[in-house]
Amino acid sequence: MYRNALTRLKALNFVKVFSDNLADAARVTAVQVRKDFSVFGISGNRRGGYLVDELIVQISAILGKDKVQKFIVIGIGNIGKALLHYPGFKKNEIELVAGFDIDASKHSREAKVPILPLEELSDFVEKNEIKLGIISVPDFAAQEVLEIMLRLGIKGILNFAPICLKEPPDCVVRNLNFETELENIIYFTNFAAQAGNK
Amino acid sequence: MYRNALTRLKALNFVKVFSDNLADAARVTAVQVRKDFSVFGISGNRRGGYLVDELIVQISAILGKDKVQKFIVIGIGNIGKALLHYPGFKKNEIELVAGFDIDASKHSREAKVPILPLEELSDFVEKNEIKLGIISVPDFAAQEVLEIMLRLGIKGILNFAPICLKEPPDCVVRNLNFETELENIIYFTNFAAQAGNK
DNA sequence: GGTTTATTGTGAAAATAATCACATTATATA
DNA sequence: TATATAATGTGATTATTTTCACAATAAACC
Repeated sequence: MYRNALTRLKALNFVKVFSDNLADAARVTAVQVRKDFSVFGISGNRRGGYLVDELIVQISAILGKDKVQKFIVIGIGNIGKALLHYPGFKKNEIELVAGFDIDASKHSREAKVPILPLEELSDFVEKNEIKLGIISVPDFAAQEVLEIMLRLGIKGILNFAPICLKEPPDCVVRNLNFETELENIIYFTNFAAQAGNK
Repeated sequence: MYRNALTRLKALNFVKVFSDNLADAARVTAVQVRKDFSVFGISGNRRGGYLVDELIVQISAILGKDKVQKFIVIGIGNIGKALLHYPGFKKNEIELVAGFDIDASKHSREAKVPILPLEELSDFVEKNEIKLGIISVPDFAAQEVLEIMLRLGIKGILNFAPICLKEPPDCVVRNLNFETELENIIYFTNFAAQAGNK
């Protein structure tokens, strides 16, 4: 989030930035920003804040921006499709290199990002040394897809299927569930807000 | 997440469930489950665990499932479109009732979920008493859209624009950023995992 | 060049969250 | 009916996270 804010500030020709600015941009406190930076050994200048360019470089390194990070997408439904067309990834060194689906009507080998049959997953992952993937299949298929991906040596997965996948050893799995997100909004809007909490 | 797991278990004809089961399903500990429940005054039976049906009712109440929760979607790009077609909401008492976009080519008044020009937002929100919304516009438009929504009395917002919106008083805003999610995976896969942490 | 000022960086303190340990109790069993 | 067992529920403890308080210091100003 800091990096995101920083690129935005850079576009506005900012040269220096203070923890206070980043705090605003990332909805945290200024001390939080500095503590976070100190964890990664990032330091600024006592009175001059931080140099935007330098900060971007340092945070980029932490986030693996030194090379393009290739993801595959399993399941080309609504979400899978939207992700493949999402414009924000390319400029951030994230590339969705292929989609996979069991439904033949969705295959298109010639598309800019090809959509391939699931049978080719294994070969593709091996040839292209894919380590990262996105699961966007229906809930009932998610666990099986996860296991296939693990067998192929995938090391990091973002799961959009509305089921909480268990994190296996040797692989990072992060679950993202739209319903849960909306329910969170609903809860805090209808109830917690009334009670005066945040 | 508990509710999600519970409906799944109910479909499998489970009548009782133990904190241990829910812990597995939600990737937390059994004590965590019980502590969470105790916050909301949900109690089970000291040897028989919890009754699935009862639990679903109780958690549903917390999540506002007693009535359909109506959302509008501002910005019908990749994500907006995907959300409108997302099948999981209806059965969970969440309804996306309309989309809005400035681009006339996207309007379609007759669609199952109509997509309307932004000029009609104000009327629509008032007539239909909308309190919840989703922002899925490009980053540069997000802040303005937020302010429009606030003026119309929207009380809860899920923001997909890749910019961290500041939470105003009287309105819950939750930011969801796909890039950040993927960067999280990248970080924990490439670096933290190596270092042996989790 | 000296003084003021604004900012960083960080130990210490406070707040929050997770885990432990175990008393309690409903069910199953003999 | 008595006993053993397997679960919940929670106070106490531990761990983690956030905030506070302030020393250190670089820049700005006189």
